[in-house]
Amino acid sequence: MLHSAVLMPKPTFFNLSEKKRQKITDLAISEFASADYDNASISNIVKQAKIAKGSFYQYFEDKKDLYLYLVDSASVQRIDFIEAARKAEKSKQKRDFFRELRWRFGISIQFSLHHPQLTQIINRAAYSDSPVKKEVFQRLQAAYKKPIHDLVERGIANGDLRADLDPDLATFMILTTADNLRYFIPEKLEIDTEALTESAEIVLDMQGVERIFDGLIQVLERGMGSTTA
Amino acid sequence: MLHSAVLMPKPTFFNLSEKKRQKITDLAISEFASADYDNASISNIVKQAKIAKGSFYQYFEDKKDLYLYLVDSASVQRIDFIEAARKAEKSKQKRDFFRELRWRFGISIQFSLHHPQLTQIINRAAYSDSPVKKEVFQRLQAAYKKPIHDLVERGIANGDLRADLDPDLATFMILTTADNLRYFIPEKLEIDTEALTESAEIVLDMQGVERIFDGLIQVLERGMGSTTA
DNA sequence: CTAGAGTGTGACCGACAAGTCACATGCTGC
DNA sequence: GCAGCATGTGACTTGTCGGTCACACTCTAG
Repeated sequence: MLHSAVLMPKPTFFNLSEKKRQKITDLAISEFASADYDNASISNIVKQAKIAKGSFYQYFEDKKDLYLYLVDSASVQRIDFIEAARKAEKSKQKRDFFRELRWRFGISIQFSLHHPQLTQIINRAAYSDSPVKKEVFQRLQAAYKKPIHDLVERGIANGDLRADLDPDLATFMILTTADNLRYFIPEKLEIDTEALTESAEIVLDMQGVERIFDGLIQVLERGMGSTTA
Repeated sequence: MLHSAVLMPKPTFFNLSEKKRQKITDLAISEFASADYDNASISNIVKQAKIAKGSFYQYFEDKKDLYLYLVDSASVQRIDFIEAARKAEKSKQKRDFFRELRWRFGISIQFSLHHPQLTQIINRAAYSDSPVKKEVFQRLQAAYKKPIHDLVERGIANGDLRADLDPDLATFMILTTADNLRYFIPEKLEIDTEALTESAEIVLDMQGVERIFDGLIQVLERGMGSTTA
């Protein structure tokens, strides 16, 4: 995803002062987080950013260019966030498959609480229509899927998971469930969905979330775990 | 969902000859199946149907009106399809929870193969942006969720499912997994996704599908099933 | 034959979008 | 001070949309 793509905008964009560039980026994120590709409006972004339409097109080739930049950048930030969290961990002890999985669920939630708009962009990218939907979907899908798939393979290899488990199927179930937790958690904990996508500061009933994770991991562990363990 | 809503269009629409009404409906379905709410174009529908723009607005209040009609009608057709399949069954013997679940997975696939456009509309309705997204999402969600939730409750009551299982969580996992099978199956069986949403006649590797169901049900059964059974 | 309700029509309107371009401004090296 | 390049500008073009409306047609009741 990242390697070749990360800086799609024109060089002029990166010549801008940090402040101006950040302002434009922030407003663009906000726009694409609150509306899907078609409804997000360049006109609106430039109005808010108080720059001329023409200037915008000095920075970006076109709407797609900006969009891909935002999706990539959101995706990279997510990966960095997870990396950072992993490095920040004290205990070096390895977790077994399901403890590791649980940890990842937790981190995902953390990211979406800290960066609701980036999360929104990523979520939209995968499902809402856009001229580049297919490509973006596959990129994101691969980026999300690979780590889990690897984890599953390792889990099978080291006996945490049943040997006869289909790794593709297991990966699918885990990813799908994790991804849709964003609908289930607010519903179960009776939280206003609107608020989650806007404010950066949400107090979540962490105990409630933990309980959901417990239930989830329990089902997955019984369902996929090796019986000898 | 159905009760009050099913016939949103104006009476004039139902005064139309069966043929004309069907033509308009079919073209509208096709339009809203191939584009999301915003990109679906009334202008395009009337052009294809060879009726005047003004005529369209004699039949429907506005774009939302048509859209809600289509979503409702797709939803009703899905329910009818399942009902019909159930009635067509010879054996009256009751299935246990997981056999019942498996049967429902199968029927869902059948419906999406027989009515790819209706399926597309329903899928879009739940996730893509529209002025009535929230309402539609909740309606559909409820319509899908309730039957499964009931099934789960019964499963727990009769001992097919663990007594300590959270019914909401179980329902969520089942629904989410079932819903996303539409991504997994084509990927796993290496089928062109495009084709699935267009043609009505697709030959699916049913053995492959059965194998996926087997794996899925196995995980769910071990994960949620009562250990005594 | 005619009055008038119901139906059909498509040019038209206002809104808004993405993207362009001729021109203005600022900035640097000479 | 000035040539010339990079950057900034916003009115403008082109396109599409949802929705309207003054008018035409049709068909039935009297």
